[in-house]
Amino acid sequence: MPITLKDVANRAGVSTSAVSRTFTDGASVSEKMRRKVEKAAADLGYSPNALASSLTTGRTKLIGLVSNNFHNPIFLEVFDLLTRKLQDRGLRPLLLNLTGEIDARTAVRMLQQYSVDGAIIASSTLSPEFSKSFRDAGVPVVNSFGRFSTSPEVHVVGVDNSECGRMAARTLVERSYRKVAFLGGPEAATSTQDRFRGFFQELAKHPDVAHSHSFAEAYSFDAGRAEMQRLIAAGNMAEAYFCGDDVLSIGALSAVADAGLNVPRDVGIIGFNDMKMARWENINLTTISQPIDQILQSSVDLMVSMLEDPDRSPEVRLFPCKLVERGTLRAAP
Amino acid sequence: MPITLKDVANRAGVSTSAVSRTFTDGASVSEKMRRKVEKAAADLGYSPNALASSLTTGRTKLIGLVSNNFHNPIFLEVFDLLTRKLQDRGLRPLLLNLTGEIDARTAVRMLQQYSVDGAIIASSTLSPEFSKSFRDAGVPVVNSFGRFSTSPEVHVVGVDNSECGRMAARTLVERSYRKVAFLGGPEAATSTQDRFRGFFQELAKHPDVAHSHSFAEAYSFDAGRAEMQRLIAAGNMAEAYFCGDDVLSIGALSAVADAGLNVPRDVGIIGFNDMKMARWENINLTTISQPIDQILQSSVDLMVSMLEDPDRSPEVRLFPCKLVERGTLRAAP
DNA sequence: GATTTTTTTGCAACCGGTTGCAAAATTTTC
DNA sequence: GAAAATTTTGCAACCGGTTGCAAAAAAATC
Repeated sequence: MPITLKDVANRAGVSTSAVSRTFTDGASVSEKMRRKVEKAAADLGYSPNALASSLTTGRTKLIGLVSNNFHNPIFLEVFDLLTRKLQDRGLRPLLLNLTGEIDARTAVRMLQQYSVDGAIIASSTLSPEFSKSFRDAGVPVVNSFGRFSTSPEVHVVGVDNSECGRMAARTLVERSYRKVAFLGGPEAATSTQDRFRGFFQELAKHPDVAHSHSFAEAYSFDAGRAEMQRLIAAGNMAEAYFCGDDVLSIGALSAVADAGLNVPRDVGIIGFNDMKMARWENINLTTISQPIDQILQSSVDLMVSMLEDPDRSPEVRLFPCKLVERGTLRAAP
Repeated sequence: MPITLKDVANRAGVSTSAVSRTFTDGASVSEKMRRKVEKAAADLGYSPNALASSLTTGRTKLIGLVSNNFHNPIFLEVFDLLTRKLQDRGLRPLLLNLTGEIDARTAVRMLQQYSVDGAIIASSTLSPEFSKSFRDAGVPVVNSFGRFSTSPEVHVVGVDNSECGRMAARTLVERSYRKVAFLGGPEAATSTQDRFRGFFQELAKHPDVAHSHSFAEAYSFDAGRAEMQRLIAAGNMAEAYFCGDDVLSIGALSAVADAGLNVPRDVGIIGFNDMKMARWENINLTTISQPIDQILQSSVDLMVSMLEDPDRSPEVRLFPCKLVERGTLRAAP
């Protein structure tokens, strides 16, 4: 049913090679031929079959977009930006939802069957091993928001989460909080571990600051709220909390409000991510932002350059996170 | 580099057809042959190239997932559910982000180049004409959350938005609000138009209830807040507002709170969608929910049955919306 | 205008599979 | 155990393109 190369060739009275070449840039075709073919193609409404051509060129322009983060609102932004940036480069995102237990091997196969040119793994919770199985399968991979290492095995683009943890600690200390706590997301997430480490590294420099920590069960409003309720009920509250994520923070804030406590007077909260909601006037969360747009732009750029040179050695690109001052932390003295 | 059918055939010492057949269910292969081939395939780590086979079978198992709604948190849920449901059926979602001005023709071509087996258009704002261009191009299409018509040209799965509008009006009237208003999203969205129509249809039955309407510039917190601020500043407020969407409602709520008004005492708000956030204790929004999971399940089912029978005549599947009682409307008398 | 150089074009093989058909192998029937 | 019926297998063409190579056409050179 759909129009093929051959149909166009017939109508234009030329060989299929000629048609193929007019649709391949850089190929040798005379102006006259090009016009003839284009006319025929337009008449017929032909558009080349990308999949068929991939068979010989070895390029599908399909990029696997893999994530397990379909619950965090920040990822709506990630998907929006990532898909658009890929589209702008003529690449097509093939989505792979890792929610549920899909192991790395299966995931790799699911993408390999479709001969993706590469994969962008957008997740701050998947382990580096996951990305490695893609690389081992020969699939160029960029891990966005992932954990980096100093001798990277795959490209990693994101922020230095332990530096973010340090930044949070520094901020709280500067505001003269003397009893602080870490309220993290699930302990298994690499991002949580790293921020945890950074946070307490920094605090180690301030022996006068008391500290404690706990972990919520998920990166969600409910989990943040539940954990904060537990903390409140247990008594012995900290003066300020560094939460693993904005959604968690907002849950915590709601528990705090319910307990009749005032933010920032009675308790301070600092979040992470600076998602859209953090800016909402009725939330107004002080938080640490990561430059999502830059991270994704860089991820896509890196992917494109890997398509050109598959042997490019793995690179780590870190962007600075920054404090976004709003209303949930008391001012610096 | 990757293992091909031929490699497996060589290693197993059989023809390529034999290998192909062991990987095609329903094909005729003896047990002995199957074992031999499977052994060789396992040794080599072979997995068939879905794209190559699509060339002869005419099936890619690729489903275009097209949307322009990358800003509404409800769509994170939509993407999560939709991608998982597709994956469960062995289908792969190819994402097409319509944000920015991509016209229908281009969109169709972008998917046609990849020979998608079908397209799910998940949007409540795209016009029915958009879906039609897919159908006209011979691409099976399901429009989820779309506007339906009694003589549908494409499959539509969703809710009856004008009934939702009526439900909102009935609810407000029952609660003895006597001066109500519609605070819609962008007027161009079909869903807004339909809810608008239903809302005022119902109100027409109650001449004693005063009404008015206005439209926010987008389906966003900021737009809802700005519009409500405008309304407050203009004076002459309604007693209750039906907002086009939960995000809009939350924006409106924040403006109301800033103005020192109490909800639901001074003003009532009823939203639409029942997104996760509406349930949050610090928002606690009374709203109308649409059964997203059912809608998407039905969309995928419909898509699957269309792949089996492309000539299936277009169908409309509507699910009831329902009132979710929370704290932003006063109780029934 | 003939010769050489350069560009354009078509042929045919190939990419990684599938499938109709007929030959080969196996099973069933008598 | 031979003949007939059935199943399994391989051959070769095909899906919709691309591309190396050589022939044909056009352009440049003398």
